[in-house]
Formats: sequence, structure tokens, C-alpha cells
Amino acid sequence: MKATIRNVAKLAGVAPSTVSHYLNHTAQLAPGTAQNVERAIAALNYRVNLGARSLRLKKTHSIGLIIPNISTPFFGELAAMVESVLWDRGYQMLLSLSARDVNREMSHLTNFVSRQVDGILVVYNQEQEQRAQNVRSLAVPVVFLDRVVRGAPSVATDNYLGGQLAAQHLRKLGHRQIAMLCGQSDIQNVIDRMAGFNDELRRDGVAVDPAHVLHGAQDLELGSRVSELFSRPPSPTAVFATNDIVAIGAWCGLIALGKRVPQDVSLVGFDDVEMSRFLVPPLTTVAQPAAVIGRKAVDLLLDLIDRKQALAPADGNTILLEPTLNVRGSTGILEKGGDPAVPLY
Amino acid sequence: MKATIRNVAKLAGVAPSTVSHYLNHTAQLAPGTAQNVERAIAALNYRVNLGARSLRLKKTHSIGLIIPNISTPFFGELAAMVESVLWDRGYQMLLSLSARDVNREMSHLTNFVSRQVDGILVVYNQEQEQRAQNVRSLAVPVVFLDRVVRGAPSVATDNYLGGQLAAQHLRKLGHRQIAMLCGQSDIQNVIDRMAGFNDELRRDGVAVDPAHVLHGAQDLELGSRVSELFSRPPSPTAVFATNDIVAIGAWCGLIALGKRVPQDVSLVGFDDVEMSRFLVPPLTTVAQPAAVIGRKAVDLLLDLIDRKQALAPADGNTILLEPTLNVRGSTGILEKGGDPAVPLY
DNA sequence: TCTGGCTGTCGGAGCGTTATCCCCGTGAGG
DNA sequence: CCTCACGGGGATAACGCTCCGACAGCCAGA
Repeated sequence: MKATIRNVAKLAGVAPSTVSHYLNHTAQLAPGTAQNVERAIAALNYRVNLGARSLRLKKTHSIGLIIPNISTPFFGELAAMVESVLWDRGYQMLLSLSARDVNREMSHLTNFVSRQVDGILVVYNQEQEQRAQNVRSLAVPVVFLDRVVRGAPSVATDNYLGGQLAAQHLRKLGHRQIAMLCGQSDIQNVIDRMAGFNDELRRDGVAVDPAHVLHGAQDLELGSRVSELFSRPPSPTAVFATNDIVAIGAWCGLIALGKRVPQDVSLVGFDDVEMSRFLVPPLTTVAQPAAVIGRKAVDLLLDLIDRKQALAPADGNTILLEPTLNVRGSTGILEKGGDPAVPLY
Repeated sequence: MKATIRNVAKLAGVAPSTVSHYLNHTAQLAPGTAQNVERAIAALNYRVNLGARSLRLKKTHSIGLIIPNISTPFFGELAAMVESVLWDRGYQMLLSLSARDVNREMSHLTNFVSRQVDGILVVYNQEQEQRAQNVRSLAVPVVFLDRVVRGAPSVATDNYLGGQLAAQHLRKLGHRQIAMLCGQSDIQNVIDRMAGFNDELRRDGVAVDPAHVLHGAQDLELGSRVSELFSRPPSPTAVFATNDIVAIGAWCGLIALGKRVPQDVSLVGFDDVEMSRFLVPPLTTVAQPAAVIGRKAVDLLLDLIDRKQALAPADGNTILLEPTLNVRGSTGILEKGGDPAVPLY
């Protein structure tokens, strides 16, 4: 006998609606009746069919998450927190990876809509202009992660501020010859980090030599190219990587070059992935609160869902979280070759 | 007007079943009719409700994946491959994290069943005895990942062989004082790696000094405790870590101690995470083919689903994949202090 | 004793699909 | 001119669940 609510009812000698009431605590049953229902449920090993329930209730208790990939620690941490918070609040996470492919992303989006998810969280790659537009036509609440989208709910790090923090720190240590390793510098986030960094340096009259700027993917390989920076003088005394993975790659590259960190070269990363703390010396890095972003985004999304005000683009819907600078051992006071006029910190 | 198949039909002046036929290519429509339907679909921005379809078809085209966490690179890679293959074959991945908590795991399992997933992939933490039993009662095809479960379909690495490979390599290089860093040594996988390693050494008459064995979690912290191994002689000349993260931690720890890799100490890891290649020197490690595991597991599961032979515990259902040893720079020939009687490789 | 409200339970409609069966019209073949 | 096959399209019954309204039976208060 198949485990449906109707069969449970039959076995317990009651109506299906009574079983439903029992399951949902939506009515008080007489003790005897309740026992019969319990027994029938156990006998059939019955579990409610959430698909059918969803169809009736127009609510699936599922949320779609789209991220570019899962191996970048930042996204991994984000996804983990999203899953955890969703589960605590009774939702299932559907995970899809976009691989930074806009078409794939769009397919996932419409697929989610077809699956009747209650809401969508997305780290979007679409061009700025089209974002809000495309998504509004989905008629499902959407919250953007790790991206700022005007007129749409989004939760992100203040990357510009993060860049500023890194710059302030290096300047205070007396560095003037500073290099940048820019991973994925076509992405707005990275652009903001670079802008914050450059603007802050410029405020002190320091400019980054264009020859000291390397572009590439957000991977260890870009970092290992740090050697190129030392091929001809003046060599940089500090390196800012827009991403911890790149910074770790740079760290490996510097060691391979025989450079000491931080005596010869100071190194600052961005993200604060777990491994940063375990380098020797540990990496100074701008901490991006992935877990907080995940938590806040879920809170915001579930809020929108509950209040059905999903598509109202209230300005308060954009949450910008402040990164913090975690100063560790990879940065130090400039020892020699620095401008003597600059007071050391 | 709400975007349902009925409304589309009304707008196109046909019956709902005709629209259904159109959508599923299950019947040929007259060109004019087809156009009308197309137009109506576009006008209403209609997308089929997969929930309703699933209810009718008893097939959700969704698969549940349960892994302990997402930040361990191995699991991340696994999940990424699973998502990718599933998506290619028209399935959606539901991801849940167990945090190695058996209860949480069981909840996720029953939740998946309630959601009518077509199949489940799980990296299981349940005790060996209960595994097959518990899961069989779910009445849904289940494939175990990264674990060998007797009498149930599973896809895993041959961890014992992996341990052997590491041992063979170190022996050939002449090492006799060998330490082990055992992350999460209560897990069968790790037990197998240690067993393979020890057995292979013993075959050559070498035994690991119990004082040279450290246990802990699978994290960088355990690795950094490598310093404890050098507190009193004899010091090990080689270290085997049952996991790359631990190995990387050990690498950091060794550098902090002033030990050179591989001149003073050789180091072997397990997993071959991306970062291994970027250490200086790069890490010799046993590669566990996470991507292959993911792909094979999905293939196996979808196969079971299609053939409805899900619960037949055919022995051929266990797939054991061979790991490979990637020899890189972190291991070298024993230079001094080794047993001179041993021919160097 | 009658009324009215409360408690426990039931029947049925409907959520949005699709599969099955049926029907109508057309054109070819006898 | 009749038959029959076939192609295009419709009506209907589920799929498993929940909500709504209804209806007995019961007890308290008048």
C-alpha cells in the first residue's frame, strides 16, 4: 500500500483531512483518533509529499543560490552559511554554479523560477545595466550577493573601503614603492578595491607605478608571477593583492625569489581565507565577512518573501558591510631604501 | 492573468492539453496553432510549473547531495563536479551539509525523501553497520560517495592503496624515520590510508615510532603541530600527512622551525588540492580524483534511477578508484643520518 | 427542555500538470 | 459513393495535499 495521506487515513479509519490536521497541528484530535493516525503513519512509513503540499500552498520552502564556483573559499564560506541559515529556518538550498557565464546564469535563474523557488540569491555577472531589469521580470524575490545593484536588494562588502584600509596600513609603515596584483580586474568588486587603494595612496601623494601592476585570474598563478615585479629597479617594497589566493601565490613566489616577508617585501591580501592565518608569517589581509554576508542576505530574502514586498526597490535594501583589516606578520615597517623624510610608524 | 497552462490555452484558443503537447513535443501541431500557442506563451511570460509536472509525473529531476562541509577542497571539488554533471543531464542539485553530525544527516536524508528527489548522493558518517539498513528504508536510490559500503552502491578512492603509494615513495628515497600526521583518524578513509602506509613500510621492516604520530582534525592547525615531532631525537626525516591541508600546515610549521623541505624533511600529502602545486617546493601528494568520483557517482545514480533497479545490491555497484602519486619537489633522497646500508634510490 | 456554542471530524474542490482515450474532418483507395 | 486510416486537437481523470464549509454530538446556561 502506497504511503499517501489517503491510505494513512483509510488505515486509521478517518478522513484524509483529519490526517492533514494531525500533521500540521491545525486542529485538536481526540486522543484515540490521534493514536490511530500515528499508528497508521508508522505502519506505512508515511512521509508527507512536500511536492504536492507545495503545489497546494504555492510555497516550496526552497531557495536557489547561484554562485560562480564553489572552490573559491569566499564563495564556499558564503554557500555554507547560506545553507546553514536556510536549514535552520526550514528552507532547502538549491545550488547552481554559473562559472561566470552569463547565459548559464540566466538558465539557472529561469530554472529556479520554473521550480517555484520562494526566492533567489545570486552572485551576478550580468552587466550592471541589465541586472535589475532582467531579474524583475522573474516575479520572484531576488537578493544580490557580493555585488551592489542599484534599485534592487543586495548585500555586499564595501570593497572601496577595503582597498583604503590596505593602503592606509602600508603608508603608515612607510612604503612608497607599492605593487598591485589584480585578480579578475574586470569585476566591479576588484575595480572598487583597486580604486580605494589608489585613491587612498594618492591622498598621501603616492602613486602606483603602472609597471608594478599585474592583471590576471584570481588564482595562485597570478600571485606566482610576482617575480616579474623585481626584474628591474625600482623594486616594490610592498605588494597588495586584491585576493588572498593571489596573495598566497605571491607569498610562495617571493620565497622562491629568496625575498623575506616582511623584511624585504610586505604583503597584504584580501578576503581572510582560513589559510591566511597559517602562513609563516601569517598574512595581513582585509577580511571580507563572508559568513555575515550570507546570513544577512538570507535574512533579507526571507523577510522580502514573508512581507511579499519583494519588488519594492526601497533604498534601505542595499546592505554594505564594512571589511576590517587584520594586521598580521606579513607586513612590516620599511627597513631601508625608503624615503628618509617619511616618519616611520 | 496568471501564467498557467490553462490561461495560455485560453489565450491561444486551444485546449490545455494542446499546449502541453506543444511544450513536450509530444504531438505535431498545425503551424498556425503552434504560432498561436507560442504567442500566448510569450504574452503571459509563461514557464511551466515544474512542481505540478513533478506531481503528475512522479519525477522531480532533482538529486540531493549531502556532504560534511563545503570548505574542504575535496568536497568542494566533488560538489562542483556533481552539480555540473547533473545540470548537463537535466537535474537540479539540492545541497545539504551534515557537519559530520549523524542526526543532521538523517534529517537531511528524510527531508530529501519528502521532497521526492529522484536519488541521493551522500558522504555518510553513520557507523558502518547501520548504513545500508537505514538507507534502504528510504525507498529512494542512494549512492555513497567517498565511503565503501558493503551491499550498497558506492564510489570511493582506494585509500589503502594511496597510503601504500606514499610509503613506497618514501622508502625508495631511503627514509626510515617517518612521522605521520593523522587528521580525523576515526574516519574509515583515514584509517585505511594509515593502514596502507604502515603495512607497506612494515613490509620493508620499517615501523613508525608511535611518538612520531600526531592525531587531530583535518586542518592546518594539526599540521603546524609538526614542531612537536622534533622536540627530542630521533627526529623524523620524512612526514606523511593524511590530508593536503594538514600537509600544508606542516609545511608552514617546518619553515617556521627553520627546517628545509626537502633537504631536512620530506613531506607527502594526500588529496592534491590546487594549492599543492603552488607551494615552494610544490607538494608531493597522493591525488584523489574528486572530479572522477563525482562524475562516476552521478552516472551510477542516474543509471540506477533509469533502470529502477535501485535497490538491488549487485556487487558490481561498488566502484573503487585508484589514486595516483604526484611526485613533486617536497620529497627528496635522504641526505644524511640515514641507514648507510640502505641503497639510495 | 430548548438554545447556542464549541469540539472533533468529514467531504470536496482545486493547486497546475500530463497521459489516455476519444472525436472530428480530410483525403486516398476501393 | 462508401470506408478507413490518419492527423490534429479536446475532454477528463488523476497526481497528493490542504483549506473551507458543514455537520454531528455534547455540554452549559436559561
